[in-house]
Amino acid sequence: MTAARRGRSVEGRAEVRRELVAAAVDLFTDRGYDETTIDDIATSAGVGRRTFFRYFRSKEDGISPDHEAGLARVAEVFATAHAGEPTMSLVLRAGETVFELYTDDPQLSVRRFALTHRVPALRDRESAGVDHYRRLFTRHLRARLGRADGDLRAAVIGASVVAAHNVALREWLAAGAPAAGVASLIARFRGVAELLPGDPGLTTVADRLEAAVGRLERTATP
Amino acid sequence: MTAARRGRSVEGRAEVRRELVAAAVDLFTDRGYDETTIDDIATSAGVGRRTFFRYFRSKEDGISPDHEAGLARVAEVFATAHAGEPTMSLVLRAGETVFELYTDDPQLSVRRFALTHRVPALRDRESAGVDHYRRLFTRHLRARLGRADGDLRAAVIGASVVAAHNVALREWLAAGAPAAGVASLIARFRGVAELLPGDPGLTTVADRLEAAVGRLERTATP
DNA sequence: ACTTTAACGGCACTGCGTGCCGCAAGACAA
DNA sequence: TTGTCTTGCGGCACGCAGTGCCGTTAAAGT
Repeated sequence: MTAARRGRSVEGRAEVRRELVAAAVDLFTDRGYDETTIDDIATSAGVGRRTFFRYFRSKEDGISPDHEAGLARVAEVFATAHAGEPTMSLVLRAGETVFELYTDDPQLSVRRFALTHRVPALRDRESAGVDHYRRLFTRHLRARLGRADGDLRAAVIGASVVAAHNVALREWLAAGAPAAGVASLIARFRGVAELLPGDPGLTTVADRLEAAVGRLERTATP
Repeated sequence: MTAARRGRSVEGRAEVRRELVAAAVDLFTDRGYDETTIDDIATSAGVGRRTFFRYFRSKEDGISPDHEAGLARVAEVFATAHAGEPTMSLVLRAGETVFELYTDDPQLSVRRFALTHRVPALRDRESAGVDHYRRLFTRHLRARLGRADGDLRAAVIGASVVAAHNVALREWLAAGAPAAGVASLIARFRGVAELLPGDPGLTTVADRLEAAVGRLERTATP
């Protein structure tokens, strides 16, 4: 039995990680978050309690373990962008990259979503995690917005992009995370661009309104 | 000595609360957050450890104890608004109300700000708290935005308002929280209106645009 | 002066998170 | 095969956060 549990080089660490996440989601869903101890999760996954903390920093991390990976993806998009790309296009590309973390395993994402929005501790954890994205976006936006009011503009655009990302993701997950809905998920997210002063050349409110009317007229008359 | 510590009806509960907050801020600043136990805080404030948890829900709450009060203020503004007020004006009024929680004791706010942005645990806690405001704003905005894309618009405007609020507050605190700077603090916050659709000065233009959109949508959808 | 109420301190308990150590298993060399 | 080295795991013990419970005490009410 010890030998069976020790055969990690065959299964690999990633497999143990998945088992722990699955056990955590199952137990949190069935018994409730507060009623589930880390001992329960570890035992259910067939490992020791100490091993859980070798894979996750805390109890909440067992639910959203891909957080750093998402941040790294966004940072990668910003780092590898060529200088000529419009800011809004770059920001949208960075945001869309994060969707893959959820579309990789839609069913698991749906279960995590349900848990995250039911358990206050997980909800607050999620808020803090989302804010890490917001800060990352805002920081890169700030570096690209050299003009006056750059701080305010970067903060507003960064917060808006992250908020739109969550709205789109939430709608998709609430609909059961259908594979056919990924396109509309991304389209919904991109809708944020029309609500923001991110388009270069559109500086005044009057210009934005005029452009909005123009867009609507074009989409209305195909 | 016991009698001295028990004289609570004279000092009042609010006084004990302030002593606990002051002790927590002092100790967190001097020794560090992780190096300070609740026993330390309670002893420094002259009360028992158990009493700390009668005033605050958790260790982090000793730093930002006015959170529920701020949420209640915002909700109150939304609840007592008359129907004719433009949405953006209402949202700005609600946001400005929260500033009072910081302008009441500027020096304490500066110290809390420094701690909040140095200690990761407090930073995440702050993010979760800010998100409570964001959700509250978004919910009320959603109720006032009946048209299409209401979810996305409410999310973007709500997130933007909260983000601008934080930018303004942060600048003011970083400048040492001068009493003379409160006016510019509010003015900075109001700057968000010019970056968003819904500027109260352009209500009639927006209304006309909405009407145009409605006509276009009716003519476009068979 | 007596009873009631409310707040406090102390105690004990659960559970998270961490440091430490011994151990078992695979990798590598002789 | 045999010995050594490295890696990952389990177990143990510890500190501390947070909670339930209870005895006590001071203040309010009668």
